[in-house]
Amino acid sequence: MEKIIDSIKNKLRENDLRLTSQRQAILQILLEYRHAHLSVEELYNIAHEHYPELGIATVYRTLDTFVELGIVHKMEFGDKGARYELNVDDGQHYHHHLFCISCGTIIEFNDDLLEKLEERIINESKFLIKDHSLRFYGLCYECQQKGIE
Amino acid sequence: MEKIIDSIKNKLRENDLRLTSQRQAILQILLEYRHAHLSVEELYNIAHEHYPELGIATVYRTLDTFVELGIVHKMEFGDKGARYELNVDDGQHYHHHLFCISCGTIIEFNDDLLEKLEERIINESKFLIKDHSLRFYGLCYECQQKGIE
DNA sequence: TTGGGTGCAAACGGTTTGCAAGTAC
DNA sequence: GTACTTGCAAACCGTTTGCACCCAA
Repeated sequence: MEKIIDSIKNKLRENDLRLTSQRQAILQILLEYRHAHLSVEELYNIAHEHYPELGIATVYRTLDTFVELGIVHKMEFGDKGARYELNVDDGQHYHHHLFCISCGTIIEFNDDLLEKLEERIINESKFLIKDHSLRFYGLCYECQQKGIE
Repeated sequence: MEKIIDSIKNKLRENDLRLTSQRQAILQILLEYRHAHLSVEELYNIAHEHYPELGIATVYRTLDTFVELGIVHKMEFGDKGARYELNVDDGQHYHHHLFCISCGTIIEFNDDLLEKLEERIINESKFLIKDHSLRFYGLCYECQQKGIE
């Protein structure tokens, strides 16, 4: 745990960025809600309880900074707000997501299958892959039980 | 070709929707630019040349309607506008996309690998999959040649 | 001390909506 | 004629930005 915070402090220092109380607070929340895939507004509301002066612009700017540093992963949604999560495992074997279209639950799952596919793409299209995103949309078990279709 | 238009007319009729000149014009453009992955604004600008009175709200509403009918596929982007394309093959073997992060080119590729993965997800998580989205982000061959990293 | 960081409020840009007028059926 | 559609402009909402003040190093 302490390792994560230290490594982040180092990354900030290396980039001439300052460890402000706002950045610490946001980091704290990202650690605490590690599997919650927080939206900006959710994070802002949580932070607000202990840090009422914090502005939402700062949340946006801080998250952008963290994404740039590779500390945080941003998940884009169509027009609805983006969601963020800590980038725990150094970019290796990044997990993917199942999005429940009824209740909004996000379930994580791991997969190695994509590597074969990446090789094929590189060979067939000469496309240089830097990142990928795989999502499945559907209904989580709970919503199915409720009879939602 | 005519088949597509007829099947769409039928779908409209079945749903008590009217075949207005605006819907026809938009359909025409979607057919003509079938592999262009048009944004709303691009489509609106093209339509405007021959149909200056057309409002952008109508473009949005028409595309929504077409998506609902399964005629059109919507690709969401983070905050940047969505893109649309005709849903030619009846939902079978839908192709995926390579997004060039430098020039914005979108390259299509087909894949069947995902079916195995879907099976695994259904077994392991009881999640009912309705749709999926697989994207690779990187550099197309032309941008690599320009020395962009 | 000083340049990066913050809070505020206004601006932005894609998308949606209310409403009166238009038109396919 | 009736209900679905449309055009317009205003509203929306997540996000960004300009600017004066603040504070970490």
